[in-house]
Amino acid sequence: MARPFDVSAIEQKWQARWLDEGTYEVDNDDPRERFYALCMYPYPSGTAHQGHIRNYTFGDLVVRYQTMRGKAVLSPFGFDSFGLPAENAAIKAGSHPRLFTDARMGELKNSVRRLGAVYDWRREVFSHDPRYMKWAQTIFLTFLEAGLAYRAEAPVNWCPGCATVLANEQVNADGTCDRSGDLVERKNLEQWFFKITDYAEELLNDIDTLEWPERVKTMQRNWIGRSEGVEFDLPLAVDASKALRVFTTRPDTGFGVTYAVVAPEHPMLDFLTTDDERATVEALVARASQATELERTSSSDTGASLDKRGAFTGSFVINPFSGESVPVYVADYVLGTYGTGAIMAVPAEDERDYAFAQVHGLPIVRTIATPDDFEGGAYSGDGLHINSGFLDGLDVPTAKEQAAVFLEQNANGLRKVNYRLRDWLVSRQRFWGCPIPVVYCDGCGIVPVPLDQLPVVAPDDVVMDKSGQSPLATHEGFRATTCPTCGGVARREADTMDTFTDSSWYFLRYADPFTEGKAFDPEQVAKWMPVDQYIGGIEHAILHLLYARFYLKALVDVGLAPGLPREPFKRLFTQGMIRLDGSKMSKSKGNLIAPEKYYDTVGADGLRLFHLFVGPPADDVDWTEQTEDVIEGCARFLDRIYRLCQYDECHFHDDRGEADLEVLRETHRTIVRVTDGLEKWSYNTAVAALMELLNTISKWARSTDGAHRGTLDECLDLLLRLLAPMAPHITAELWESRHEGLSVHEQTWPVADEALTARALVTMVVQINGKVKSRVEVSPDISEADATAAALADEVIGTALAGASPARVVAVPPRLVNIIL
RNA sequence: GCCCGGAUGGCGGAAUGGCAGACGCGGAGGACUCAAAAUCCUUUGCUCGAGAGGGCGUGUGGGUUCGAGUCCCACUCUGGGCACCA
Repeated sequence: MARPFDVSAIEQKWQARWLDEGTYEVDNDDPRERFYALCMYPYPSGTAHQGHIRNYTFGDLVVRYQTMRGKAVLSPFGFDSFGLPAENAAIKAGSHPRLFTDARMGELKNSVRRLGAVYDWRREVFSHDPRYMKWAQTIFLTFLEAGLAYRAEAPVNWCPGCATVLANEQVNADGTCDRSGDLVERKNLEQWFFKITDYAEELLNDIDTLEWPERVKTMQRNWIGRSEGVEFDLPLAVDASKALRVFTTRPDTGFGVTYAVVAPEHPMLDFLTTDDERATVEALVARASQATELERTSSSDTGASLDKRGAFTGSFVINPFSGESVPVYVADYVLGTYGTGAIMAVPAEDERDYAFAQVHGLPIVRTIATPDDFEGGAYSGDGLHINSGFLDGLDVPTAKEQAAVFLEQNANGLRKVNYRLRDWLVSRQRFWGCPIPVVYCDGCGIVPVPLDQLPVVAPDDVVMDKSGQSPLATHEGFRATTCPTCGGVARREADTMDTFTDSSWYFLRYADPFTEGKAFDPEQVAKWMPVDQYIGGIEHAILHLLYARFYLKALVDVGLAPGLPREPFKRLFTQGMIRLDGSKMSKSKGNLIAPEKYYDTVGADGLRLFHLFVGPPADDVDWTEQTEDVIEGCARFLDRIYRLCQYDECHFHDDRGEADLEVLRETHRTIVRVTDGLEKWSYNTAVAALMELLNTISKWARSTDGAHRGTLDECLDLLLRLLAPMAPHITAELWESRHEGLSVHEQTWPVADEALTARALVTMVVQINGKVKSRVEVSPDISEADATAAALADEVIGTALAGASPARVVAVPPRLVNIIL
C-alpha cells in the first residue's frame, strides 16, 4: 500500500490552491458560455458519507469537465440547514439547534473540500441564515397576497405520546411515532397550505419538456394523478329536488350502478341517515375519524380484498340511466377529499365496489360483456355493452362519450378533470424552521408581518424540553406582539414552514446571492437558469422536485421572477444509492463506511475513481468485502500513471515509427471514448478506456524497442487532461511538474484528430453458417462485393468450404461476411 | 393488485442486431528478493481433449432474422415506486 507519491501532501496543496486562488469562483457577467451544475441542497448531517461522496464526485466531474470545455460553470454549495434531526439532537443535549447545525455544516464543508470538490464558496446559502429567511418569508407573504397561500383545517399526524404534530417523514411505515413509538393519530388542525393544485395541469404537461430519467417523470405523473370523468347528480328517491353529486371516470357503466357510497366526512351524510340507521352510521363514522390514516387506507392485504367497512344510510337515490332506486351507503373506502366525496358504485366493473358488494350482499349487474376466458369479479377491460339500454352494443370509448352527453342533458352532468395531487401543507409545529411571518389580531384577523420587519426570527432563549410542545407556542415574548394594521394586541404565528420550502428556491439565490434588496435579481438569475445539470438521489423524485417546480412557476406568476424559465431543472441525473448488507447506507441506519479512512491511503482521487468506476452511476452500489480491493485497484491505476510520468523502466528511440503512431492513434480514439462516456453518464466505461490506454502506453514505452519520447509525452499529456476531472489532484501535480507550474484544470478538453482516429485496416469476421471461422484485415470502406471476395479468398475459409458452393452470402462490410451453405 | 427497472464468468461490470465476457477485483503460475511486501510477466467462462481442435454458454420456454445478451410473445425470480384517487 506504499504509494509512489505523498497523497496527503499533494491533495492538501491543491485543495488550498483552488480555494485561495478562487479557481472555481465565477461572476455573473462572465462572457463565456454558461453552465449551471448543481448537486441537491444537502441536509448538514456531519461528515460526508459514501452517498455524499458519490454525489459530489459526479458533480465535481461535471464542473471540471465543463470548465475545461471553456464554459463559465456555476458551482455553488449550501445547506438545507433547518430540520428535525438538529431539533431532536438539541432537545437531547439541552442545547440550541443552531450550535448543533453549525458544527455539522462545518464538518460537511470540510468533507467536500477534502474530496477535492470545488465550489464558488462566496455564494454559499443556508436556510437558517437570517438573510435567507428574510426572503423565504417574503416569498410566503407574496404567495399569501396572490392567494396561493391559505389557511384551512386539515388532518395531521398527531402523536399522543409527544403531544405534538409530526411531519410525514417522522411517521414510521407501521404508523408509529419515530421518536416515542406511539401509534400516530389523525387530528384536524388549522394549517397553512400552498395551492399547488392550481398548477396541477401545468406541472403535468411540462414533464414532457424535461430531460429527466423516465422513471422520475412517471413517478411525478402518477403522483399528480390526472383523471377525466363526469360529475353528475343522483336525485334522492324521496325528494328529487335534492341530489347526491358523484364523480366517475366510467359514465358508460351507469346502467350497472346498484348502490351509491358517501365518505364518512361527507356533508350530506347526516341528512341522508335515517333514524333507524343512525346508531350504526354514527358508530362507523366515529371509528373512521379516530382511525389512523394507516388503518383506514391500508391493510395486510391488497386493495381488492380489503375489509370493506360500511353501513346503509337508510336513503335511496335514483339512477338516472335506469330510473331505478338504489341504496346509499357510507363507507371508508370512499375518500372525502377526492372528487365529490361520493361515488356511484358499479360492482361488475370496479374491483373495490365488487368487494364491497360481496361483503354487503348487494346486486351485481354486468354492463360489459366479459371475454370468454374471463374469470374473477370486476371486469375493467374493453368490451361491448350489455344490459345498458341505449349504450348496448357500443365499445367502452364510444359508450363513455354517449353516456357523458346523456348525463349533461339529464343529470346536471359536467365533464371534469380531477387530480390525485393535494395542496401542499406547509405548517410545521416545529422550532427549527423558518417562522411563518403572520400575526393573528382579534380585530383584523390574519395580518402579514410588514416586509421591513422581516425576517421574523425565533428567539434563542426558548426552553427545549422533552415535552414535545412546540417551543414557540409557549414563548410569550415571541408570541405577544402588536397588530401591524390596528396596533392592537396580536399573537404571532407559532408554526414554522416545511423545510421543503427552503429547498424550493435556494438554487435561485445561488445565482444571485449578493443582492441585498430582494430575494434575487431576476435579470442576474436569468443568466444562469435553468440548471443545466441537477444531480441528486432518487429519493427526491417526487416531493422536492415537484415543490421546486411549483415554486418557480408560482414565483414567475406572482411577479418575483419575471422572465425566468418556468422549469428549474433542465436535466436531472439520479445517482444510485450505496447499500451495505442489502440495506441503504445511511446515518439513521448507522451502517456507514466513513470516507475518512481512505483519504490517507488511496486519497480522495482514489476514492473518486472508485465511485466512477464501480458501475453505472445510476445503479446502486453494493459495498462488500471486495470493495476495498477495488478501491485499492483504482489507486494502483493512479500509481502506475505517476510512475509512467517519471519514465520508470521506459526505453526510448529517436525517430517516430509506426508503433509510436499507433499508440498516438489509440490515444486519440480514447479521447472519443472518454468524451462520449462523460456526456452519456457512462463514467465506468470512461475510466475503463483510460485504464486500457495506460496499459497500451505502458507496454509500449517499456518494451525493448522503446518509445519515441515526444510521442510518449504527447500521449501522457492527453491522458492527464482526460483524467483531470476524475482525479483532479494527482493530474494537477503531474501536469505542474511537466509544464512548469501550469494547471491542468486550465487546459482545454482534448479534441480527437479525425485523421488519427480513422483506421487503415479493420478486422472483418468471416462466418460459415453463423459461426466465426476466420478473420481478414480489410479497408474500413470496403464494398460489399470486395468484402465477399476477400472472405471467399481466405485460406481458412477455402479449406472449410472444401469446394462446396454457398447458398447465400450476407456481407456487412466492413464488419463481417456470413457464408450460408 | 397496478406501474417502472433488473437478471451476462467466482465477483463488479462491458458489448450502434454482427468476434459475448472490454476494464477491474479475485484466483493460478512465474520473475525480482535471503525472505516478505511492493512491482512486473503469463494465465483465468464452462466442458471434452495429451495436443491440434471440438462442444456448450448472457434467468426459463417459444418466435422473428443469414445472425439475438440486444427485437417480439409468454413465464420465473429480483429491486423499487404507488397503493381503496372512483
